[in-house]
Amino acid sequence: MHLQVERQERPMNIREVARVARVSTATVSRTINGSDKVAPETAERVREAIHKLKFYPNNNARALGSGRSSLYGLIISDITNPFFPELVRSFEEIAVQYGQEVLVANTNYDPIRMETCVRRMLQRKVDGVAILTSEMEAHLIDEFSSRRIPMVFLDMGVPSEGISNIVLDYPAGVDAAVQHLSDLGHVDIGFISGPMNLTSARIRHQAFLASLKRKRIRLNPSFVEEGDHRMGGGHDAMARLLNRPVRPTAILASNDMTAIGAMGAIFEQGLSVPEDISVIGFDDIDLSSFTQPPLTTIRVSRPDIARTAFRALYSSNQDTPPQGAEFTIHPTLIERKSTGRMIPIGSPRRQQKSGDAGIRFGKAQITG
Amino acid sequence: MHLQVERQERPMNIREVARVARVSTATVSRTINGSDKVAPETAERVREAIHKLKFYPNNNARALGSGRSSLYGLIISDITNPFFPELVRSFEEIAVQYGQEVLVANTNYDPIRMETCVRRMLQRKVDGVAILTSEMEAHLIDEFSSRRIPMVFLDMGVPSEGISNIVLDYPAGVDAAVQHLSDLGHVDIGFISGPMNLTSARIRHQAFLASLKRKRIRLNPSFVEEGDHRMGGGHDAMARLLNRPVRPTAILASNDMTAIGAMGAIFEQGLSVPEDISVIGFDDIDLSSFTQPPLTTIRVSRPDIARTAFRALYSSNQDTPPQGAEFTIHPTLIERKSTGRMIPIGSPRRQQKSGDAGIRFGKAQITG
DNA sequence: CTGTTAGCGCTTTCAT
DNA sequence: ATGAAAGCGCTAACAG
Repeated sequence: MHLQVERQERPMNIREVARVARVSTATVSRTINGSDKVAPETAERVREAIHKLKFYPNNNARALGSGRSSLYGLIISDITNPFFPELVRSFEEIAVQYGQEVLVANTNYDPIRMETCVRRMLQRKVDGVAILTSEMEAHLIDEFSSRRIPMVFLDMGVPSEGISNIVLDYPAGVDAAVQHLSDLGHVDIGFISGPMNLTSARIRHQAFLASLKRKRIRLNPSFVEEGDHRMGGGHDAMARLLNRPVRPTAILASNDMTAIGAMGAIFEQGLSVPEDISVIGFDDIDLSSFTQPPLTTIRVSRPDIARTAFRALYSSNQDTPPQGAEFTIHPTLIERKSTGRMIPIGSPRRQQKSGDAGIRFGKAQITG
Repeated sequence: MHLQVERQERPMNIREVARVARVSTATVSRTINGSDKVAPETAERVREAIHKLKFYPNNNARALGSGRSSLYGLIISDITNPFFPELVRSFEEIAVQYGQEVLVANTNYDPIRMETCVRRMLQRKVDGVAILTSEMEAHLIDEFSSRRIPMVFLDMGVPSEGISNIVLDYPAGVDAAVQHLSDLGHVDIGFISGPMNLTSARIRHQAFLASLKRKRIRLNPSFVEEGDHRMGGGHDAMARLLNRPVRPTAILASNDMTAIGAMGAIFEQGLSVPEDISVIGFDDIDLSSFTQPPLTTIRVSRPDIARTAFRALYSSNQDTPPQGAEFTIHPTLIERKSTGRMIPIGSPRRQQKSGDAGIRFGKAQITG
């Protein structure tokens, strides 16, 4: 029974294509892989057969047979932070250009999940992995290096064989921001860090301290608070800062999400940005140009990072031997509307363009 | 030379594990797959060997041998729209719980890229695919159905064998929003749609029109503008609306990004939300509770969608035969601060909690 | 409960 | 330029 169905069930594979094109499977394989050792005429016949049969090569078999998976891993820590989707998109775009694929994994800042992610990468036999999480236990790194899988990190460790590193020039970026604030007359500059257990957060924090020192601006330690690189953390950290008897007149945040959360807290207290407090973010996510006011921030180009990361991995696989290298990305200050001239307390607070700060938001009915 | 290195180069595979554990490869395989037909003692020996050798099964070989890839595809249209990352995360979370993996593909609203994505899915032999893009050409659907790959769509087409559909109960969601505005006294209600070439956008638009009709609220056609489901589009659409001689007093947007963009445009004109115009979004992305003012919106639960989608696919693979089904997700109105009582033109505009609308933002120095 | 073995679909020598 | 055939690492009958 079901004779016809059984006929259709004929397995669709390279052999079937070979049969239809009346060549061997080797020739089909060569054609698919664009080998130049196939007669144009033959190749054409093969392509026709492929098209006619709607044949797609089985990537699993391909990977198994060749040892190369054409898959590149991308490990990120929080897909919910807009910084990363923009990065993922760029990475994917460039990978596709090179005929490679991307396996994205999200650790959610969780070391356990990180292990799972690494295993996934290993099991799928990725040809390289971009680890953009800034946190990774050494033994996991070994899993890759012992298998000769190229890696690229963001601001982590030293390049070595098969390990590349992308470093962000924080000093330059932060200096520009601090200089900008300084030019506007600010001296009471605060900082909302990321979670201090993250290396990346610590690096940004250090860069801030170093910059103040370079500019000879005194740091009031009580102007530094810890956030979590999310809006909630920025909000709460700012709220704590605002509860202090002495407040900073300008705030640099460890990333834009933090800055946006901080602005929310400022508004809730009936204060306004930048009239009462100037705010600078870090990253320049798409969103930042749409906040109210648009956020002044230090742009870190995701396309640049993605491109650099992918190329580092891809070229590691072409080169012999796989050389690790170090690449530098230069952040740039994007001036928008969340920073303004420092206005001494007691002076008439309203600038020409400023609103009636203090009564705009419901929670705190503080007026001037 | 390098004799020791060469020794390490011994291929790492199931056979090696078998050798170390002194069993057959079949037993190793059974142990890995948790078959109950292995003596506990033997299994233990195998596990030890696996651990000692740091062995990870090759997923490509696994997929090839078994015919199941344990991979589920997730096709989305814009990873840059916060709605999707939150969805991706939920989908991934539940997939991991079931021991399955996720292959994410981003079409960027581009039909060409959609083809690429489909091919990737096919080539990787996904066990099922969730298509959450609301646009898909029939012939691409065929590619999956002809291969008996279960699909699940969001608001698209009819369920049939192997095809499930998740429908959002728009009428209920939109009705709640319109009722809310109506209760606040609004009758001049506008709408900013998504790109009208997208089915999902059209559905939302239709739901809006239908809801007004049900509530017997007259629609002013000039109160409807088209956006692009991104902030930029929402901003521009709102700007156009504001240029009209007669303006709506409340706006419903096709998604939150649009609503946020729209609020930006409102602020730029020196107007304020909700005092001058009330705004309601759609989706309830994380961001929406942090905007200024926090956005009233119609929540569409991403975890619900993700869970439903994954289960539909997964069960399709367990069940015999693969049944398609229809699932309904109920949106709910989340009231925040971007909606307020309608205030007739000419009446004193300031509510107790309202700020001095009109001078807060620089571009337009309009004062009351 | 365990081992043997024949594939899965493709790549890649090695011949021709 | 093309074909034959030996794997790649694993699974899944089938035997025992």
